[in-house]
Amino acid sequence: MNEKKLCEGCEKCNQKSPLFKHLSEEELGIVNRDRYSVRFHEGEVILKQGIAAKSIISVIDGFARKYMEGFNDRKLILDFVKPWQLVGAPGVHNKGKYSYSVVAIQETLVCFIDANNFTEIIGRNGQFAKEYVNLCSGNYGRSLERMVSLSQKQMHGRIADALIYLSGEIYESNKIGAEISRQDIADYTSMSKDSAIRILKEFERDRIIQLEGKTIEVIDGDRLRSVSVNG
Amino acid sequence: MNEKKLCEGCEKCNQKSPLFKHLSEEELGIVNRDRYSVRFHEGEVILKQGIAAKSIISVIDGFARKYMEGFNDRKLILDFVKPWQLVGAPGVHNKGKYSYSVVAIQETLVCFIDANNFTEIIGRNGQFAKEYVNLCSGNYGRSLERMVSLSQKQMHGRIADALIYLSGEIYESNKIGAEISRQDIADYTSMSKDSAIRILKEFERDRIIQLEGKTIEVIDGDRLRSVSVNG
DNA sequence: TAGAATTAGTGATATAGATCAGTTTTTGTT
DNA sequence: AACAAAAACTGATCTATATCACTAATTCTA
Repeated sequence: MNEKKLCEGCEKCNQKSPLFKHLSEEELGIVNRDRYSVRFHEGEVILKQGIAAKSIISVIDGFARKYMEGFNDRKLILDFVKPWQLVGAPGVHNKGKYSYSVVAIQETLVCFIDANNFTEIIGRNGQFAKEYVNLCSGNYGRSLERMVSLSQKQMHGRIADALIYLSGEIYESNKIGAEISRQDIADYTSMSKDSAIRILKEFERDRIIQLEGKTIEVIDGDRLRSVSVNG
Repeated sequence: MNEKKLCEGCEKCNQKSPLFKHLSEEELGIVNRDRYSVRFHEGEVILKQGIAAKSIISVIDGFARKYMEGFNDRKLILDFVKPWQLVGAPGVHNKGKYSYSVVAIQETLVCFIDANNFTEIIGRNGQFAKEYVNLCSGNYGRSLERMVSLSQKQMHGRIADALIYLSGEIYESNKIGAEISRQDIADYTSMSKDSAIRILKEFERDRIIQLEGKTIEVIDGDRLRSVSVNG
């Protein structure tokens, strides 16, 4: 039995969520209508690629992996997902099916927001619409940059990009946690696990990073940025 | 001297453009304020990656190539651009700089719409906002699919994808025109020109396509789709 | 706490695809 | 029509990266 409270109520969350905090009471009422939260355990599928996209999902607490299921059982990790990130687009506004899967890496609490209620707010609140367009554009822009990285850089550059992303955006620290496996890094950089491990070990020999078990510490960020742009 | 009329006036265009045709008179007035059109010759840069993104550009007539400038002078072609497509996002809503370049393949007439006026409409007309979010989501969704294709498929599959895209979406015909060079196909599929040519010749030997000078005719679409998914 | 099952790590080999060094064909220019 | 310049094409290397076949170290679980 799960004794933990699912969430502290929408009021708390809506204050913290950067996108929702400027909505009126009435508009929040619309967003919160039919809204429900679910706690997922490690390894559980929060959202499955190809399923009808009926909800925008707001991550309240925990950590998850967002990836596309590609060819020959290969995955391409798009993002690691932290609290207050919204997932569900572009499928919700587009094909009607989710474009990717999201799986919990740790115990993760998420909130399901009805897609129709969400788009109603886009139509009602112009400021919200503009901010949401900015958010979607940020996602699109980042995907374009990754497209170039994945298709034009070779392994050293791609691993450098992954480490810069993980330490800069996800952990906001030099230390990348043990939750991130070598396979995750391989799936994020679109290479074999063996190759990913090899490059990481090479970076360690070159004193760019320090490996301690599964954790990775970036000790020379400048070198890493240099490898990212110059191969 | 260019004797051709630049355009037939915004009224005509706004009727034809799928996104603008539902705007009110007043809203069209806002979109059309500060709007101007320019005719570009073959090879001319319509929009340059990295430049401050002050306009959304609507293509009225002609044909262009939209690409990212990557590493070691390599290009990654994102799209070929036909009339009524809007370019400028995500830079306009995001970094404030264009994320890609657009270059005319043929004589191309485009219309520059002020970015502030455009976003004003997003804030004013909820229906327009929703449609624009759908449009942006479509772009994002397609970029995710290309990310998987480019990073997981090998050359045969990627060339098949390019031919399916060109004949299906761009030419809407079995015949792909001579405007598309072998280098374009290489830049779209992220491989060397030599490799692209080799695969095309192989497809010709296998009677999947017919090469006549620079034009490419798809003669076995089923085989092409099969190569796209099964390598 | 022993044994099973993952995950990390490593050298040897295989291969998809790039690069190079041409020839041929097409396109553009005086 | 003749020349120059740019594409298209092709075979022979070369190389980045995958795959394979392991061992070593963790982490699960009974």
